[in-house]
Amino acid sequence: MIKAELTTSEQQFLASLKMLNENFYTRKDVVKISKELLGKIIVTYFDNRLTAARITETEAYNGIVDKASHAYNNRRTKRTEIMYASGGAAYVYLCYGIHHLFNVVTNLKDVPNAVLVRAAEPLIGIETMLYRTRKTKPDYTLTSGPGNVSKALGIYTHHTGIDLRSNHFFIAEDSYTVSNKNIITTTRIGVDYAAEDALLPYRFLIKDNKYVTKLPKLNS
DNA sequence: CCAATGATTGCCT
DNA sequence: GGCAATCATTGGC
Repeated sequence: MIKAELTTSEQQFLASLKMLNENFYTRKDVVKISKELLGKIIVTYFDNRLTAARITETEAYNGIVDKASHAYNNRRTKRTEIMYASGGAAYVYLCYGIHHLFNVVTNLKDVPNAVLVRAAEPLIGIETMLYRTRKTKPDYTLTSGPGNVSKALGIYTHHTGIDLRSNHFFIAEDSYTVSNKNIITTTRIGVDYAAEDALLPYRFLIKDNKYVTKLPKLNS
């Protein structure tokens, strides 16, 4: 991105961030990374528009042993190939023919783990998010739900494979932290087909944050 | 080749 | 709570 095209407040915002490094993503515990991504900030600079949102809800997908994962049983197809990349790449796929779901690839090369970002809190570029989602009010639904997160931030399937340390698409941290006691853990959404793995406690939300999805399932 | 379907959303009653 | 929208991917033939 070109600094001169940004407003002063946007530049100040970016200056307060520290991009997550490769070591964050290549660690082996996808559940731990999934929790740690809560509170982190997704930044996109597409179409000369800066948007940023704080992650409030994630789900972990534990590779070849997880029946809910696209890479279960080492399934390796054109679509899932990016999951086998080294941690830190974007995996965006189309769901229900309509929704572009954004995932963060984690773990080492050839270990296909990923974290689905299910909700976020808008920070920067709310006007742009409203425009992209064709909404009129910035209520919690603007970036609540994985399809809405991508729509608001301008993320599409063609962004699959992008390194999340790119200057136009990255994840960063600021001074905000989430303590363990402020993390709600539940089962994952929409994975009933995964038999016993549907019961795994792999969904994480920031407690008391309104920018999360509804809880249609058993909460804890 | 082709039918089935999904890590969802929004609008309906 | 029910259900339609909508299509790339997947796997079976």
